[in-house]
Amino acid sequence: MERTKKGKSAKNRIVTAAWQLFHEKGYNGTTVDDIIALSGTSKGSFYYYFNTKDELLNTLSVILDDFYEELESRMNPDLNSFVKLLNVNYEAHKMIEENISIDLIASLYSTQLVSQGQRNLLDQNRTYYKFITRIVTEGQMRGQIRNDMSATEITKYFTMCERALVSDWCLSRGEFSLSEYSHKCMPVMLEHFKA
Amino acid sequence: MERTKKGKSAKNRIVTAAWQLFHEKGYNGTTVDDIIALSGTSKGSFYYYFNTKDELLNTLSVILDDFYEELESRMNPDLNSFVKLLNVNYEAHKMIEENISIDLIASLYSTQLVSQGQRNLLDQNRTYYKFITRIVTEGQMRGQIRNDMSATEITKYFTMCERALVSDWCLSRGEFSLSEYSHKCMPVMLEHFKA
Amino acid sequence: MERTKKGKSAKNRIVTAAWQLFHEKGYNGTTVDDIIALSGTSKGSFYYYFNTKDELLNTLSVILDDFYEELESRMNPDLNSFVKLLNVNYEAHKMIEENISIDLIASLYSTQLVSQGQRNLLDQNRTYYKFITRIVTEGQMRGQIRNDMSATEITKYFTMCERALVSDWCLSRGEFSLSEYSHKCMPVMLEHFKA
Amino acid sequence: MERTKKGKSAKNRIVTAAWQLFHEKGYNGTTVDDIIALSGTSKGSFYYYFNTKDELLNTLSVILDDFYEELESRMNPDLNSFVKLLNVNYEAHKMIEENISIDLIASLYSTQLVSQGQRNLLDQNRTYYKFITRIVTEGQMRGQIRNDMSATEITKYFTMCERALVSDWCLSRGEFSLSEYSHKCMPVMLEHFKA
DNA sequence: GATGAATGAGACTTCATTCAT
DNA sequence: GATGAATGAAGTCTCATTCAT
Repeated sequence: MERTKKGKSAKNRIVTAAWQLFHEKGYNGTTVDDIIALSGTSKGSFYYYFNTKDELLNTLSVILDDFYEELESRMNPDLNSFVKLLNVNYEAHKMIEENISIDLIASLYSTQLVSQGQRNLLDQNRTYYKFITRIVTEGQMRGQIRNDMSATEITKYFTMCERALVSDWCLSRGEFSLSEYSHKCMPVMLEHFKA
Repeated sequence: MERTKKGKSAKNRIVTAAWQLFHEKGYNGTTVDDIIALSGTSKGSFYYYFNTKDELLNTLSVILDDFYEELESRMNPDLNSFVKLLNVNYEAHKMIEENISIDLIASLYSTQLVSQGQRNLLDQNRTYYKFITRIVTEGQMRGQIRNDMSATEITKYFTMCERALVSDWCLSRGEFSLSEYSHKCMPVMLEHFKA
Repeated sequence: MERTKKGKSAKNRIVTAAWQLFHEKGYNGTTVDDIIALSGTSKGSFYYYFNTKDELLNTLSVILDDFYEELESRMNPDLNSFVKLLNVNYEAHKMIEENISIDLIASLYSTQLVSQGQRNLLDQNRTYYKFITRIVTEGQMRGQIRNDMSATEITKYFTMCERALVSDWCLSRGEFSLSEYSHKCMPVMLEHFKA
Repeated sequence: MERTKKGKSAKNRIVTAAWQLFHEKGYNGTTVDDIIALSGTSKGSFYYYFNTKDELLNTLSVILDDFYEELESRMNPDLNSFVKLLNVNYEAHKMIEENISIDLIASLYSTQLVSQGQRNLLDQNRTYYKFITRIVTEGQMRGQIRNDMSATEITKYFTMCERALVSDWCLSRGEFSLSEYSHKCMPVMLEHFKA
């Protein structure tokens, strides 16, 4: 019992400290030493819980997935599925814009592009992918989304579009509003799939 | 002018050596020491011409722009402008797929996302951007591309789509063919702009 | 204590390698890369143990202090204290002349003059200073050394004289014998303190 | 004619700028680039007039020699020669302490210890050496300074003592007053030579 | 599970100095 | 005499990561 509690608190302390520092100093600006100093743990513990520093960044997808879970629960199920997709995109990008530092997202994308490990951004098992696939399937059954491509394919396309928008937002260093630009572009990008 | 010969040869030797090594060992696998050893120059010279190793990667856009210049010259000017855009995309992505290592493109994107310096990927003065804008403008005048958005906006959108495809190709580590996937997706992504 | 073996061996390997190289190629002729290559360690380790290359040079005082310790043990305690001082000087300068390269001593003095760090040459806690002070105090008690200045002051003066001789020996690039010249000058310089 | 004038002004501008910067930022803190920037000359010119940066530092001895020349002219010739020596020492060290940054003197000594070039500090042709030798010779003839050592030897000894004091002052980073300490020590160091 | 000393790798800096024009 | 682009040589820094205890 005490092992679990202690273990949890150690890992938790690391994650909490890390995210606090990431927000303050950015991902690359935060060193593992900073993290263990603030969390009151040690190098050894850090690498006991995480194989690499990058892995910490991956916990970002957990945060995002929590958001999607919450979003699904408060969404009107009867809404047109195509509109749902646009809504989901808008809400998510608004959240990212408002709550997550652009530097962190940029670091996440940058890291995933060159890392050897798993690439969460494309992990099909994420709540995110399942959520989008559900909407697409539903839309196809309801006749609100085109049927001539598989739900999986459409989901892949949709998520690529979202990554494109986020990626360009990062590249431009936030010179434009992510949610506004998504609001304008997504309908264009998805036009083809409207039934 | 009189110093061009020498100056060029020093900087050129570095760039040439760098790209040779990048192809052999990848970007991260190539050290600055490797580059100066192969080019027969020195750290001093390297950092005299480039502020960081990343800056070398930016010379990739020069290579690409050379390609676009050549592509434009061999393109049939009478082709439908919308089709031209699709062609340009296909040819470029085929070239990237065939001639440039995926690791290099991934490194370029990764670096540009977090670097402090200029971000060539978005530099509107590149031959690439001018070339695309020219086609779009021409298409609008010919009535082959929609008129309700400015040529600049459409170009921005087009290039974002291309980046999206390349980026996802990198993220998936080349599990699919970039040119094939682009061939399939671009018409969908651009559908809205066909007049 | 349990880590002593390993820790010592790493730092020790560096120090040993460094001094071997210093003797072979001189201080300035020895690069940090040479040192880590010979010691089989790394830049990281080097700068983990020493803040700068200069700091290594400071370990010379350890060597000297070892000598003084040994010298004290083999000295006849009943000898007149004033003579003792002259003896210590002569023996030390003979040892320096015979065993330590003039280039190393010159580098040590040169470095200490402009370095920001601690200046071992003047560190009052060195065995050397304590040893000299002991002789002076003893001499004062025995009535062999004048009493009208504190032992500390006399020690300071004595050591300055020694530094002067070594320094001039270095400046003249060993054109004269350090021990011979000291043998001639020290009695003159210390004359005032003979009781 | 214009060549001479221009040449002189170029070299002069370099020297003036250098010393201004040496006082502001210290010798090591001043780069050749700084000097040519302030003097409005060029790298090429700098190395046309000076073989190395160190050579600039040597111009310090010119400044000192000017001082000694001036000092000799305002000294009472009838003064006891032994006292003269003490006076010269005191006046010189007071001047150094008041007008020349300790960092510069330290750099001069440091550089001379390891430089390959000429070592002005020991250059017997300097006004300084000649001046001191003159006083010693005069004192020996007058019976005020001992005769059992050559004037050259005594001069060498005297100058070593002065260097010792300056050197220790630099090593201690000016923790004591150079002129005060010299005032106290020189009589002791020279005691032997008083006739 | 926890620790932190030690390591490895390589980027980057700094400047004095050289040399072709 | 003058210029400054180019060079060479090392020193230094930064960190993520490993491993023996």
